[in-house]
Amino acid sequence: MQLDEAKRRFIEGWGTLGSAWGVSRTMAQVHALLLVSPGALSTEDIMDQLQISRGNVNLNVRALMDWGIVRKELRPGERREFFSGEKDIHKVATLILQERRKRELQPIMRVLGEISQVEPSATTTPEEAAAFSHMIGSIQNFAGFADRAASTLIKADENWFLSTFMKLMRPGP
Amino acid sequence: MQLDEAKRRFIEGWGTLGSAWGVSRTMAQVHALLLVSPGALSTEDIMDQLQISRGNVNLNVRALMDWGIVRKELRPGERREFFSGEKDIHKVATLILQERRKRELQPIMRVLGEISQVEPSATTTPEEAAAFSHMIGSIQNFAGFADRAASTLIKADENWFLSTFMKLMRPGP
DNA sequence: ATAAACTTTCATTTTTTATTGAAAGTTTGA
DNA sequence: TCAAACTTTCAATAAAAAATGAAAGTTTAT
Repeated sequence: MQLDEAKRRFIEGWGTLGSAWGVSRTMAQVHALLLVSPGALSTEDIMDQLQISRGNVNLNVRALMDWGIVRKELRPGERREFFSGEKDIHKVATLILQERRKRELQPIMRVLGEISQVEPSATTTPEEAAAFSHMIGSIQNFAGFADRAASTLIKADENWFLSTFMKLMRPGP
Repeated sequence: MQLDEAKRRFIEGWGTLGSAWGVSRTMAQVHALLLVSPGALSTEDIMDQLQISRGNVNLNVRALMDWGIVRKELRPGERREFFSGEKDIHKVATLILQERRKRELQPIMRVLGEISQVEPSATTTPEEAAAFSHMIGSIQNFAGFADRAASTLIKADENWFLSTFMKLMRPGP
């Protein structure tokens, strides 16, 4: 397969994966394009390559910068801005994990905390209330586990991540 | 807070979380409703409680059964079907992990495998090809790690999961 | 201060995804 | 076999999300 064809397929596949994870297809495609482009790209480069409008590029590039996985690059003597993707996949994964933890795990944990204390009432048997509290409690436990796991991964450096963790994970003899 | 209000808030929160993870809001809400309902519910029960149509309930309940986190229950002497949610959160997490691994991780790994061999060509420098291959290779490594981690979690029993893994994950002194 | 070269915003349009509801299909009991 | 009681399907509709593009806003060089 030729390089251009391979890049095209990667961008398409990454876009599809993104939609399954609650990221817009275009945002994932812009990210993929920046991942496989050795240098930084201008807004126009991205418009041309993905065939999307200027506003759309601007929106998605800024979202990617919010996530911390794309950086703005300024070149001396050039007025326009260039964008480059973080190429270290471990960093990319870490930054995405961090962002999702903040945006999704924390809000649901807040809700769980708020609803975990149910008052007795005339229309509710103690058994119903207990079953509910038990369910919420086990979701909180699980979410707490996921949160600790995520924090640890975020803090872990790459060597620990690759050596210790992968050995642990590989099914033993 | 009273039980009904707490359930309502849980269903709403779970629905919001679902949309961030590529699951439709309604599917997540049906799941949440079944999680916090002690007994099994009929199609009509779900229609009433979530104010959605019969076809919509049918569609989402069948999707949840595909994921393995909702079961059909038949009662002797009753013609209609009842549905109940898997209450063990560890099992729910495991089943979801398994399903997403199958639906999302495996397709992208297939694409990565297909594009990892780029041919030399007139319009491509060896450096460009090498940079691309390196990027794809590190994504493959990472995806392989994620896949092994997911398989291990899926196979692990709850005790291992809770004791060994949580100890490992808790930030040490 | 001005104009050129860009970036950003946002009301509108397009596309995609989810929902409805009525009709068709299925199962069960008499 | 019929009809009642359900479930499933699917074409039409509605709702939500994403994309456009033109106008407004910035920055920089002269």
